[in-house]
Amino acid sequence: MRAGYAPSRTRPSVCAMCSVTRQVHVKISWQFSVETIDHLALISACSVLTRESAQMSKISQNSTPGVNGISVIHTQAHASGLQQVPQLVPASPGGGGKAVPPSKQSKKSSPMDRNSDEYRQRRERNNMAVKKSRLKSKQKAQDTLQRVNQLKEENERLEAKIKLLTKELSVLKDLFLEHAHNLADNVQPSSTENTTNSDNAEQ
Amino acid sequence: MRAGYAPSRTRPSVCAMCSVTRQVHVKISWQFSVETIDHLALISACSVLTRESAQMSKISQNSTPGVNGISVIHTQAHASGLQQVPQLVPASPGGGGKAVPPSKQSKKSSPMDRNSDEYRQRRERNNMAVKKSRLKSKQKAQDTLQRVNQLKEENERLEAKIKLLTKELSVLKDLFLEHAHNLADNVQPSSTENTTNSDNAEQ
DNA sequence: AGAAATTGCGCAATGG
DNA sequence: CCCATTGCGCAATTTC
Repeated sequence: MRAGYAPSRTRPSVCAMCSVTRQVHVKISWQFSVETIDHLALISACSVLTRESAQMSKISQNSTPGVNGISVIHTQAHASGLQQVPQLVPASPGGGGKAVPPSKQSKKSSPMDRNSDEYRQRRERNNMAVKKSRLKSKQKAQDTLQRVNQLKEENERLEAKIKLLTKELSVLKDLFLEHAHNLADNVQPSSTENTTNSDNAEQ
Repeated sequence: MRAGYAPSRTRPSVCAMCSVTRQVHVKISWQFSVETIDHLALISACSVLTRESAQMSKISQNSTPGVNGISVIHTQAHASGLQQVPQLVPASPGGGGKAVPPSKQSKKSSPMDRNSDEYRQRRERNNMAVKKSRLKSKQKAQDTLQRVNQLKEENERLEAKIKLLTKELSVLKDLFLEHAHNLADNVQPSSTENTTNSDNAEQ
């Protein structure tokens, strides 16, 4: 009870392969490439393939790049080593002419003294956020780079496999050809260790 | 005159395929996978494959990630729209206590007045450089992302191809099996439209 | 409304 | 010395 393999019409007399090769040998220029195989009578022996092969022909659909979740590491060391910068407080701590154009400086009431506790806190928090964000960004870039290498390796693997499979198919093709030749020579399978020269069968 | 295909020892009597299947049919559990094929007598018919197959087994070598040259587009629009920033010149244009530690301020002579023409020029140039550099960086990142998608598509293509090839090999395997069965049944190729039941041959 | 996240930008230190 | 790169802080915007 072999599973798949189209059990339809099992001629008890001749095996599928023999019949196929018999048909094919007529035109020796047997192209056994991926694209031709499903056009050969050979395939008719396995109806399943036909459909799958057709399906295979249109898989060029790619969406959802697949963003990978990145867990940013919080370097939450409270120790904020901030002491190098000259504290460049622009100017006018209180007076606030502030070159900024005619923007309404009424944010709550005052131009938000750059000394105000609240301001400093906001700044600090933003600084942290910025640092965090940048770290994350960097991480992401790195991951992407890694992904590239990963995919490149995968690609090479697949290509090697394809090469191998192709080679195997080629070998089988040759076997089939030879079989076809032989069947052509001994039209009737006589068991005698014959003498029919197989050399001139080339043509 | 077929080119390749190991011309060594062409037994004129039986074709390679038949002899192979004859050998193989003994153990019906014929694994025709990529890895087993080259261990089968089948392969002995084509000595070439053996070597190539072996080679194939060790292609896990990856170097030179292939950095792709990126031509940064110089957005050299001279128009530098710099006018929003409040020009926040830190403080003390000339005095300059400057919180910076005891760094010797003797760079040429003066603490490099932030007004000095030369200073401003340097700053401007640096700003340009920074902008350029960042643009470049962004470009690179984008390219990398693109490369990922590219590779992903390539991968899918290759996988589809592998699937197809595998399917084809599977079909051929079945054909071979059937052939083997038939050869087993009619031990002597009698052309009679036999009655030998091929069903109990399953085991 | 508001806090965090992102982004553009300039400064300074540093690498080449 | 110049340009390129990088870390950092500020402020405007965006996102949630």
